[in-house]
Amino acid sequence: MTIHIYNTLSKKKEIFEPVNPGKVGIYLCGPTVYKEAHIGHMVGPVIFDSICRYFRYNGFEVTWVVNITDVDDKLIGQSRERGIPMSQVATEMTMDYCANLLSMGVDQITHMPKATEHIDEIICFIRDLVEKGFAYDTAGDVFFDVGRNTEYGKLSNRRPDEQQGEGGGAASKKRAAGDFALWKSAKPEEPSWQSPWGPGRPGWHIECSAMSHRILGRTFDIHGGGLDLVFPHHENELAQSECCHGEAMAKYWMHNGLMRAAAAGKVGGRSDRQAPADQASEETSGQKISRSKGAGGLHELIAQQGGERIRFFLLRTHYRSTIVFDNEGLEETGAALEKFYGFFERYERITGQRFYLEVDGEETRQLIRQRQEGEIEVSQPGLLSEIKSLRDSFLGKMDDDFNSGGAVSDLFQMLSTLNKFADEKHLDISTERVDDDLADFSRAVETLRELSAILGLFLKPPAKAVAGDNDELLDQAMQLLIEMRAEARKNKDFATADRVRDGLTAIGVTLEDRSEGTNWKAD
RNA sequence: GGCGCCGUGGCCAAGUGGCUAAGGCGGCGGAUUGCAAAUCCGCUAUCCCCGGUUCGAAUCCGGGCGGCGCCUCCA
Repeated sequence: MTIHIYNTLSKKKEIFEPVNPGKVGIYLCGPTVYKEAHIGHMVGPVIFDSICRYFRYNGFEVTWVVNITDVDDKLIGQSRERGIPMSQVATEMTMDYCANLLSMGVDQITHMPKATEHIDEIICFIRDLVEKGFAYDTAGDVFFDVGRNTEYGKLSNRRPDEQQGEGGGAASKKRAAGDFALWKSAKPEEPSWQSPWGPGRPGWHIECSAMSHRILGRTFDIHGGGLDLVFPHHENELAQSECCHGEAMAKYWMHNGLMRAAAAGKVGGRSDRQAPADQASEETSGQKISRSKGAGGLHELIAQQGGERIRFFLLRTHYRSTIVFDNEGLEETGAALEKFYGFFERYERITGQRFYLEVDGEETRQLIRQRQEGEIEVSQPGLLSEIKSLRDSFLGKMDDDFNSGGAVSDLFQMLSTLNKFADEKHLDISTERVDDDLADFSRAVETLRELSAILGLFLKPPAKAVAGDNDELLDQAMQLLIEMRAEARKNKDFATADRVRDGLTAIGVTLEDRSEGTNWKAD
């Protein structure tokens, strides 16, 4: 059981060896909280949430940091536009972001530091860099001197002198076009903090260097983020931290693929300012999703589709590849998920046990079982040996750079195996089933639960779209209908029986006649 | 222009040197059912093209075609 990780720095898969035995420190670049999040912002958190669960499952003590950038130009812009303080914009959007994370089942994060709460550390960090000669100040602005860093460009594989110039006003103060701001002097009426270089605010990259250092130390295990952050953000962080400390910032750099929209408008808002609808959809099809292009509506999307569906959708593709987002794909995922939900209901009917653990947050963390505890002892071929080999396959795929997409297929195979077993052994019929089979079945389901929990799936019952799941009155009415229909069927009055069922189908209620009675569900 | 990624069945998607190329969605056929639903079984792939390396390539190398990302804010 060795975990391999694809490292952007070396461009290879490497064997994971923690900096400190038994511990893992992860820093994931979080959002700039100036606007509501869009679906693309969820890719990293969801995959890292599963990675985090997987490390914990393997016995590691994990510290997972996701930072909140709550000061920058865009926040200042929003604050002006809306006529409220920047801190209020940040607070609102941070709460929004966290709510989205929770509804996607992302609850493994241990720290969410804010840039504005670490100004002192940031200033110290910059002062250090200036003293060591890696940074210079020009009338209130402090820049990192890329030319002094011989290794600059090693993460994104580019040389500073080959870059196209940045241009722009601030560039004139820089010694070289590739130099970037560590500290920006305050313009009138901008939020600012006192510093040795005068009032101002931190540049974009420095907060991550300062906060990761503060929480995770000089060299930590994994630094993650979207592929679009490799340059300049991570390259600059790396340069700052390694120049300041003289040692590696992170051992493994992981970058998730970006999400693209299948067509204009579908993601929620790529507005039709591009004129003819057909044209626009042709032209923007396959474009990267981003807030500057108007993507949004994550709340609506989650409300509509359910967080688990979106999470599952994201995990079915390898984290490093591009995911094309469209509603059809999501609907398909929904159909696939239904197979699981249907089986869990079957499990509950058969065993009388609740499938869902119904816990979240801290409790989930306590509940993550250890890899060794889940080992299955088998002496002969049969259900458990099949489940065991599927489990081995699942874990093998997760060990190989967190191949959740491949791992999910083992979950599906496990599902088929279990359904087949229940069919063959007549587990649905209480008078025909055998205790030994039931015991094996339960043991096997336990494994399915163990593995799906690694992916953060099936911890809670799916949210029903139709209110009334808990509506006693509705349930009683349904029972009455079902009883009357049962009587009709008994009397071979199928016309009446079908009238009831078809009528219910028409209003979105499905009846399922089973060996031990009929049950219903609303879609 | 510089750096990089991708192209697997109708659609989505694992696999990156060697058993009959996972899995999902959809479709078709069958078992089951009074008929359905659910479930199970079966069927549905010249792995973009050309050339090379190799006993053997979807997988490695070269060339082409097509799609995309970064180089400016971006998860």
